[in-house]
Amino acid sequence: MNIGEAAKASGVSAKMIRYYEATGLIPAAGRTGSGYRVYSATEVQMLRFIRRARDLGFPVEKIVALLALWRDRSRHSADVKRLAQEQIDGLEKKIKEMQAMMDTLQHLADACCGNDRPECPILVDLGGGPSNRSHEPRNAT
Amino acid sequence: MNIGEAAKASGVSAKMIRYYEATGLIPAAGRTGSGYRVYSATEVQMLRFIRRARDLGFPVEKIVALLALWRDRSRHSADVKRLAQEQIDGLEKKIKEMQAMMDTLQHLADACCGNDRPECPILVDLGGGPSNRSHEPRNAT
DNA sequence: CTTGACCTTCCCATGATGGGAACGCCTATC
DNA sequence: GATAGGCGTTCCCATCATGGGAAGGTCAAG
Repeated sequence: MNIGEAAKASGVSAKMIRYYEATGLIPAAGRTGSGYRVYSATEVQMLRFIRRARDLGFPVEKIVALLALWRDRSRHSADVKRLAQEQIDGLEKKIKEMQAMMDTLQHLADACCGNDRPECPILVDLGGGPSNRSHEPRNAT
Repeated sequence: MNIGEAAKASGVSAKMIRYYEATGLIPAAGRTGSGYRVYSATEVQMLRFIRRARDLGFPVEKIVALLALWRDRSRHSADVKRLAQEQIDGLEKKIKEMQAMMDTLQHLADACCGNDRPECPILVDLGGGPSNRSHEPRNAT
């Protein structure tokens, strides 16, 4: 199977397959006499594994560990679960950060008339005072 | 004011201040005879504006527009609000994506014993079939 | 044999940020 | 005035995963 076919079959672009090989995430594929990479069903399955893990937000670095566990028949599922939990925790943290941004922005946008007048609480906040963003009570000086 | 002082006063690192200047986000700062950049309170305020906008997740590209509106006394607040709303929408989209990832992962992690046995539904899912991830009902074959 | 689709490698760009090297400047202390 | 160390300057490199594109080789169908 050529790299293009492997790409279609796995959902990983040919470009990325080469990249994964170059960075050592996957072993170097076999080659035909003329230098074309050749892929077996096993390798396509590995690529699909990677694809799915990426879709769940795992960074490539973590996928190294996941692949190792995948191949290890004497793995402990606890190790897999731990990796998953770390990923969950990371996602949760980022979600919370973005949610906080969104809440602040929504708050500001709600206060903005959004008409043809220049007054705008959004800009006032951005350009404004020390750091008294949003709703937090600040100690009077 | 030196770049270091401006950095402290604005919350933007000296490195980033130079970067913003190089990319044209901010105008080139004045220089002393010996080549040191010099910053006024106005410029520090602009840096703080940028800092805050970044904290709300605005990409630098959007901040260009925000700064332009900030400076434009005949702006329409509707334009500002629109930018904010776009940012809100973008954040919401990313949050939803990450939430979906997290839900899937949580679902899988919940199904994983997390002990010293190798069986692991997380790995089964990643390595598994066509694409029957998560809870969706799939048509029996 | 030609053509077009595919493969190869290599370089560049993204976006925002940090690290570090090599070198110049400024100020306080002796 | 000399010196130290704390700043400043520029330039290059790295991140992280991905895509774009160029230049050139290969393969299969007509």
